[in-house]
Amino acid sequence: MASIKDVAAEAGVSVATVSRVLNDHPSVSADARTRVLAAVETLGYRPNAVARSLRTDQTHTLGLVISDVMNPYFTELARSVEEEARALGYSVIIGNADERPDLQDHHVRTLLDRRIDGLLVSPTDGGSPLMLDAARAGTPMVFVDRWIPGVDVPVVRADGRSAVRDLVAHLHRLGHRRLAIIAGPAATTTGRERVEVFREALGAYGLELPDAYIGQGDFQAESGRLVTEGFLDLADPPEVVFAADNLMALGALDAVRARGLRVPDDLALAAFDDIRWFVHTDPPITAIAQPTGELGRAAVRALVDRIEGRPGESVTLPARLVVRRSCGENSTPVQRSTT
Amino acid sequence: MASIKDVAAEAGVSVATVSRVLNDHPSVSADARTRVLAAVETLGYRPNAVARSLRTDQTHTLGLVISDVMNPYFTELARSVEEEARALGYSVIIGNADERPDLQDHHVRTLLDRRIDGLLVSPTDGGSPLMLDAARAGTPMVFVDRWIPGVDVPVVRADGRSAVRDLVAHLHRLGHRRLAIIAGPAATTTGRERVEVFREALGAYGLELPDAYIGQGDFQAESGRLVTEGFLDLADPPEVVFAADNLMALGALDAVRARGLRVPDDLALAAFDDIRWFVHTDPPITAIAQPTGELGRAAVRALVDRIEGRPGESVTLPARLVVRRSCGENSTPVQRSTT
DNA sequence: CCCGTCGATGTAATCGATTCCACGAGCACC
DNA sequence: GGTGCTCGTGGAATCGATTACATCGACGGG
Repeated sequence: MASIKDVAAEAGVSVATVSRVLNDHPSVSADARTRVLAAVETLGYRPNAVARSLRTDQTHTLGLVISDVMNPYFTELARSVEEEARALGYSVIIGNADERPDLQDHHVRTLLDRRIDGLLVSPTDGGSPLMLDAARAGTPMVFVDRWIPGVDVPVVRADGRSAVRDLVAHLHRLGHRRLAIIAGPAATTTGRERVEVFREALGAYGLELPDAYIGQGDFQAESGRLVTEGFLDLADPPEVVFAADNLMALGALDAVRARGLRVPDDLALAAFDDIRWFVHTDPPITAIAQPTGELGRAAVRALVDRIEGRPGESVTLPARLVVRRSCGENSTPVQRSTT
Repeated sequence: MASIKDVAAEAGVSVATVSRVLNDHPSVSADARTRVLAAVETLGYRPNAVARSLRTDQTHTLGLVISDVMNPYFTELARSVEEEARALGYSVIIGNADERPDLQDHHVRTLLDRRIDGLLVSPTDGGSPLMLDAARAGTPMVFVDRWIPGVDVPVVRADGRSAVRDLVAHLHRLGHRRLAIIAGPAATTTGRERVEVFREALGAYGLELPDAYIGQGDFQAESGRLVTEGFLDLADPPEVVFAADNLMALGALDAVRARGLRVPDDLALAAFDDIRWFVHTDPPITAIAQPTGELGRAAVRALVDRIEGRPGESVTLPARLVVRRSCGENSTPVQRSTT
């Protein structure tokens, strides 16, 4: 592979001049410039990004450590992150933590070793020393979707409070009174928060959220299945299950189906995170939709702001309720899905 | 960020010795080794992968250029690729081409600029000069899922021939005679091949595949919807639509639903690529399942073989039919889904 | 006792870029 | 005509690692 030296030789100039042409520095003669460009062309030269990064201490690369790529919500997030980053001249390296703190750490470490310019994280846990140290040491960093309290890092996320209130109103209107939730891991903000918001919304209708109706999931489908099995085995099973993410809703669907029961007649179902497939499941699933693409883009903008020395602020965007048929038929739709 | 020099100073040795300890070279005294390791610990030193790559001309990184991350099939592929690569000591940088040749080229270019050790590609088109040149120049490369004919690069893919035969047998047994296909782009091997295989299988039952029953899609949901609309508008519409990938099947579902029709009564549906959601759609969708995880792993192994100087061979694995209810009820299942 | 070998270590070149500094030519101004 | 600028250019240092080569001391064999 041709190097800058080869180009310099071919063009009959020094490497300094070649570098100037490539970085369009003003003081290069028109003659030298054309000769260099010709040499670049004939040699098929492309600058070595590794060498450049070593010298400039910039990689123009962002790291994205995501909880679970197989979760469509995060897939979409990753996609929007890459798009916005590309528009701003950055590449993205994605690390999939698979909801495992050790894998998360592995990815943070290799990304840091590669000297990425900034890190976008959706933390799987409360934060390893590695990550906290990196944040403290000033590595540009932004949390997206989930965050770690007490760490001075901008957070870009959706606020589901009002959408969950709308959901509970919807469920109450349909006559449901025994409402259960499949929660995410307590180590994550979204795992805890969604339970609290749900409990609060229930309170507004004079309803309780008993411990038996709080199932502990891990944001993966299998846990949703198990928790739902547990709910169905209760002496007094819930009428509705609210899954704190889309995969656990899928697991809940599996559990209901395995028993030969029907949604919503035997058990109503709602989920946090809206995804395309929810329109086509049997029945279509009522969900709380996050502005996923907007979150990804805002997170990248905040991170790049930090990297380039600007403030870089937290952003919170509202989620909204999308009513479908999984909680009962006779609803007055709060809002129709347009997808 | 501490460099190897700082460690050397802290430990009271030369940088050479530090480097030897880090790469566990045999001739280092036990004393020096412990002093260096202590220094590494106190400084929190991590070697700079950029500098190391420049010197060794290896990045221990693979590039994966994929047609569309939002397609669950490719998401799963990406995931298995990353897993296997990690097990072999490599990182993966994913580039999402979104079925756009220009984006594909963009990613190939930046990956090459970063001097990745090898490239895994699922080409969106017949191959740009850039990619062909890279292959010819000896960049370790492997095609996965799709490939470019006439290029000397190993191919890792699934063979759907026998599964498609099983599918057609299944459809024929259910009494369907007018079978249509939503094809992928002719610029891709899978786009062309699936049509041919389907036509061949129909031939075995004395059935034809008229041009009117070949819809041109682009592997994205929207095209599946449009093509299906077209089919439904025909004077003599097909009884079955076979979508060449899962997203176009989703689009077909949209089209059927928009007209208030039912699957399979008004139109039967089958798809290439099996995904989790197909179990829960209304109705569950009959599909041809690829051994996706195995493909990803095999592709990585072939690529790493090439990188490390071993042969690196093509692999073809069989796909299999998974019968569900989207083509009709009274089937004798060829194979049950276990998902 | 001397020489060859081996083990531990340091010095310095190297990878491919960027960039500071010096230098010479050309030009304008006084 | 000399002085001082600007402009274009090249030499060389630099980024942080790896590694060939040189060096030096200890040790064993003849």
